Amino acid sequence: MDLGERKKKILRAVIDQYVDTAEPVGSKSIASDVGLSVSSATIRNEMAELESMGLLEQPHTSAGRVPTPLGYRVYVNELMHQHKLSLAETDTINRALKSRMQQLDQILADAGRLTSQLTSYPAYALAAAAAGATVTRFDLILVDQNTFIIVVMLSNKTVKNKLVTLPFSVEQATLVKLSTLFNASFTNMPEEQITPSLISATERASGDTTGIVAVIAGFIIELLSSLKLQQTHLTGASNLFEYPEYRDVDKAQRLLRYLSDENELAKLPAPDGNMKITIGPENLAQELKDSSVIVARYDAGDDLQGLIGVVGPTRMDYSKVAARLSYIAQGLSHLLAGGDAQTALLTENTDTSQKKRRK
Amino acid sequence: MDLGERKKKILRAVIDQYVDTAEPVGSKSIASDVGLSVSSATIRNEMAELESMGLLEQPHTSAGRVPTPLGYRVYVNELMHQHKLSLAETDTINRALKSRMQQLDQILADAGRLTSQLTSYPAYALAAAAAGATVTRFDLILVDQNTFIIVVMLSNKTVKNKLVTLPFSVEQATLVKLSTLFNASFTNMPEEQITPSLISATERASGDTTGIVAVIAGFIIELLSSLKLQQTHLTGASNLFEYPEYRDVDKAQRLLRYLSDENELAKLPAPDGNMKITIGPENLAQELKDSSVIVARYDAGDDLQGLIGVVGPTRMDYSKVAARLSYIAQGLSHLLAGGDAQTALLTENTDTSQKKRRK
DNA sequence: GTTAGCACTCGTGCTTCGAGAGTGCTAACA
DNA sequence: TGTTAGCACTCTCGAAGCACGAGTGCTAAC
Repeated sequence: MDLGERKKKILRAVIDQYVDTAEPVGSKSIASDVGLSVSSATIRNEMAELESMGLLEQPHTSAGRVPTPLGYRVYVNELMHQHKLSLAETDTINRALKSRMQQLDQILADAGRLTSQLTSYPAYALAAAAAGATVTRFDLILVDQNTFIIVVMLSNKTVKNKLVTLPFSVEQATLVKLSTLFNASFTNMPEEQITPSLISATERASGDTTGIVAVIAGFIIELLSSLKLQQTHLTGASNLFEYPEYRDVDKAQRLLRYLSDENELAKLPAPDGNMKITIGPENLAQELKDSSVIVARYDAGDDLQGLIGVVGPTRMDYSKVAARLSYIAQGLSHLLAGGDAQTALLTENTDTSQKKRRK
Repeated sequence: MDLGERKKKILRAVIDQYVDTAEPVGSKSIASDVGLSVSSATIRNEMAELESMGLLEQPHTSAGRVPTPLGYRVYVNELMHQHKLSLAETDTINRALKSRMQQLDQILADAGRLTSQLTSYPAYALAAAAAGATVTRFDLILVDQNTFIIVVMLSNKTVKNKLVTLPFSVEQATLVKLSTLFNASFTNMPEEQITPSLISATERASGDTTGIVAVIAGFIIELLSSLKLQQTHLTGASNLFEYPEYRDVDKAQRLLRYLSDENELAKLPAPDGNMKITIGPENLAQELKDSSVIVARYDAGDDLQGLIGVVGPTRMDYSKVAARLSYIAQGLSHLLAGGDAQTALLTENTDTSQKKRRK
């Protein structure tokens, strides 16, 4: 988009102000903005041109101008200042991320909550395992006469377990035998290769008639298939109502309902690189046609890949949200890679050169 | 509350109709209701009395009547028909509950979703461990030179694990020694007795200078304290907007925000028996003063106790919601006790005598 | 104790109207 | 040629006024 310097300034001013106030912005208030020492009439002329270029529009003949999706797009691609996170902000994020490093789903929920708090938009977090996790190791622990624990280590370095109670008693020796057998036949084996025939072969090899082998194999299958399932978390949905564009209950409800659907969330646009901004009608889903989505990718270790995103009105503070989201995503990646969030992030942050920005 | 038979009929009719339409109900429409062959004027007189008793009220001088919270209370306590679940309904519930029996939090989320779907109100599910869980058994599994798995079994029969990678190598023999030591000193020990001095005593006893003992002990402490944390799930929040009483965005937002706060959810009224209905102003929280909460208890095994609840306007179909909630809670209890949801529930259901109810 | 009739009240939806904000256009100016 | 001041015009928004209808309370008759 080839814009004169003044047009750029005006477009930016319009968007900045509109993001702030949600009111159409008139030529006068732009004219009084420092940095532009021309009269409102001049601004009007420029704005009329910006409108004919499709970057601004008027809600009605005698109102101020409002950015179009295309206007936002130009802003995001060319005009957006790098928003600089304050020390207080990075501090909050670091502390929140550091405070607990627990189960993946817990981390996800926390990250979502954090993002939502920091952006005041609803946030979603999503983790999906790349298919193809396998069992790498296998142990059976005898607890008492008829109880034992299955402990399974997976190729993505997570460990899962299950407590099994049998209606009959087992011997330590049986378990040792079985665990050797399973380590031999079931490790490094993708789910689709664990067939009924493999299971019955194992049953024969072990001489098992009690069904233990089937129980254990069932657990493994369930485990591997549940890993393919993605987990999603939506937080801060009620933030939506902060924004006048969702004061219309029906609209808000439609969007909320859409966002509550895990399957839909999973279909939201994913970034090719680290971050993707999808503005209004660029969204495929009808429910999002006048909302924007900003989503960042984080790396959750070997076979896991995650997205963390924010949904809001097209009138969104793209620069601020993008900055925070990217910072959080980086933090998550480091955290899940087993690093220390705080130090990792502080380093990341300080060596990223960023321009100072007002407000 | 001592009401004449006709007053009861009228109160019930008013509530039933108001629940249906959300419009103040006038004497005329009650009069045309079958079962009462009196004129609207008579109904008016009765309604005036019900109003002076505090069971009904008029939004304004010349509108129909609306039940007061006290009116609902009388209805719930004395007048409510037992709602009979249709076979289709029990079937849906059974299938949904049966379909997957996974992790507790997964079950919770599913149960919440199911409840919300079946009642069309937002639902929450909550599980809290009674304090005082202890470790009952302890194992260490060597994976490779500097990696091992901690497997811990708890007094509530759940098993937890953690993969530990060390910056140095360990011997199988060391692990065996450590696990004996931990089994001796840390089992059956409530969290508050696991003191730094116990840990350092164990460190001395094992001759450990590497810090492994501290790592393991840290895991145990984290585990026990995380168990005390309750888990909550809120689902179907967007259902709220189905109801005209939440068309006011501010009101809806306040309530949604309140419900999204896990800490607040945990503070919601819990039943003494199996179910509790809290109507409008009976709620302590300001945000719930004009909403009602129906909550049922389910039993999640040894040390675990759960609640599943529904939040909606005071104009709520108490009888229907109560019936479904109670059925789901029973199903959950059976499921978590390891039973088969379907058979258990079908039995439960058929031997509960219930009156048939219209609509 | 019940019913019919009637005057009365009050919320709802509609229309009207004026204020205010912001524009486009024209004409003057540098 | 670009900028500015001025002005008529347009459109939204909120307030005020009004008619309608639903539902009541009361009274008098049954």
